[in-house]
Amino acid sequence: MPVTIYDVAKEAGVGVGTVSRVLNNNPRVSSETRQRVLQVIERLNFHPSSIAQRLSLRKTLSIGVLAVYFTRPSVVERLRGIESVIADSEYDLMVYNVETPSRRDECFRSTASSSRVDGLIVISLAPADEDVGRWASAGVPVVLVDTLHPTLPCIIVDDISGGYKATEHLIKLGHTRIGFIGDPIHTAFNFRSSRDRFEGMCRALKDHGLAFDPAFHQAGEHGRESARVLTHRLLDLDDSPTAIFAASDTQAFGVLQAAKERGIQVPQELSVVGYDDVEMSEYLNLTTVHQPLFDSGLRSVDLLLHS
Amino acid sequence: MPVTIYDVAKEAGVGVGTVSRVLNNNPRVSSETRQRVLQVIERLNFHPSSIAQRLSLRKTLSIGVLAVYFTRPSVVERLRGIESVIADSEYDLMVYNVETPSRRDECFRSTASSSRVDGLIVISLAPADEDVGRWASAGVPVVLVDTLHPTLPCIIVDDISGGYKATEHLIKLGHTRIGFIGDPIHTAFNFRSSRDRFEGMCRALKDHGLAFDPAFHQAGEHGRESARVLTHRLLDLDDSPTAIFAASDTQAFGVLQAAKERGIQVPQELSVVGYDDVEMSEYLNLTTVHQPLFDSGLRSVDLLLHS
DNA sequence: GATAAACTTGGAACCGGTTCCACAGGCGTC
DNA sequence: GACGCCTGTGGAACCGGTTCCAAGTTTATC
Repeated sequence: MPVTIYDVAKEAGVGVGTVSRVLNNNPRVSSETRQRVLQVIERLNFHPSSIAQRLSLRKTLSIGVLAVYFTRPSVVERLRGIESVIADSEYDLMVYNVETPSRRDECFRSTASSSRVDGLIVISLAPADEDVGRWASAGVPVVLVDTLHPTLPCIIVDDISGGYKATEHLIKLGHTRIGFIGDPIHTAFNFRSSRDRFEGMCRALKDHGLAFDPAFHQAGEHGRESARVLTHRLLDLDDSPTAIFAASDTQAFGVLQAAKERGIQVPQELSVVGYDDVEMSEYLNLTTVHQPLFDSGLRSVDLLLHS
Repeated sequence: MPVTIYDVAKEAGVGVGTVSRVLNNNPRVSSETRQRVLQVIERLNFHPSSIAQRLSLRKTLSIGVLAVYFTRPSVVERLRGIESVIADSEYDLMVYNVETPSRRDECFRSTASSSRVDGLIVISLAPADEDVGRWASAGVPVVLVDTLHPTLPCIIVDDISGGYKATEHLIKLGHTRIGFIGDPIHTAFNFRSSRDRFEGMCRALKDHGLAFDPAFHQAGEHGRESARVLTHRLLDLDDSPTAIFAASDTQAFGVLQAAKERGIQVPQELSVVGYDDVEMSEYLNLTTVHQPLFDSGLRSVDLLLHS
């Protein structure tokens, strides 16, 4: 049986209100009484029940993070940014990992029931209007990271412009036949980053008067192995590309692997550009588009807490 | 003002006890009453306050995970194992990331205050007897992963035997001059894995009648860059090693990088063995010691919940 | 038809905090 | 000495569930 505030009050010969005031540094307690209460707290090794506080304050004192595939390097880095802010706050961090649409829906729903989280950060998952409505009526503030919704605060980086820059880089190197490796157009989670990066690529090509061969667009399940296979498909083409833009570093690694398997020198015979700037890219001398991942995590919490 | 169980009771013309019984699928409710209550719940869009439940049940319904450097690939993989079990349970997952000793102590302390978590998984951090005592007196069950304590359930893989096997592999390839790259002997968190792997290496050498040159032991801050520098130091030696065992894959990548910088072919001129079998190892053709990381996460939750 | 047993149900007490209200006592003012 | 103000304090009410006990109703048993 744990020590409660009533035990402390009785032992110190004061009322529970006074003990509560001492706990919360309320100045309306004489320093003499405060000392006595503090001594009893110390002696009984009293710790206030955080659950009881939450009920009484009507706050859960926790922030939820809903992430897809939270083991992906880019997500991990965002999580780290989020955690670093929450660690310094009074909040706890609850993590929900999503790998299937049904799990996503379950998480969307459960975080909207009252008193689960005081705020929610959703990474890379696009909520439906219905979900947004539920959060709104439950009074749960939500911040989106790497997704958009017209009525919610969002933190995104401009993937179109990122794709544009990556492509422009390749064009300036003299390439005219540039391949693309990305996620499927329609994924279970309707990810937009790969699509937008491709969109940026198309705009860059157009702006530089280059045509895009549809056969140069290869999409498949996100991952290194899939990208490796797709790269072979690209390189098997008659007029195969001399440069490849991959929608993520992970996929770019697959491109590098395929090139190695064919004995193709990178970058002498094939230029490769990735996206995300994950830690391993530098190691592999991969040209890549940097994203402020850690920072996006930081800012999402700021947005949630100070608005 | 959210809908409470009292609102539902009044609206359905029953007592709160009955509503509670309906919510908890207690069979002692007539199916007629149950129907009526369920309809009201639906109509009012009632969701029971999870905080109030927790207070009443005297359970926090959450499991804490305390991890050092939770962005390291090996830790992420363990986290994924943990999350996969918790997602299917009634519990929430709270993550605490530790990057400094003071943060560690704060986390150790706060998780021991009553009513923060129903159970705790500690990854790679060695708690002091004092911490263990606090958890015990607070009644918080704790499972250790990748650390040891005599009075707590622990999930570890035998790093000594892993180091032994890695070294034996190199010896069988004909190597006699084998270098080691690992973490400092004394780290802020007193990690043992690197030490144990080195210990296994020494035993293997001894068992095969090989001497170990102390200069072949290079230790430095965990990370690729540091390992790269240390490798150059090893290869600068007069009788430099023909094989290197790195205490982690991350460090092995640093070894590979240094070799490349010197134009040394791996594995023709230098054999390298890593540890962890992280995803990138396969890609880089790195020989490595596999650890059941995901599985260790799984099992830690099992141990926590079913014992 | 009386009694026991089984089934439903209402509601008070409880979980352990916070907060508001009432009140006591000390002090200054006229 | 009456009045008002300020400080410090106790304790009831509340947050929103669960659970236990008592009581009412129905069914079974003889």
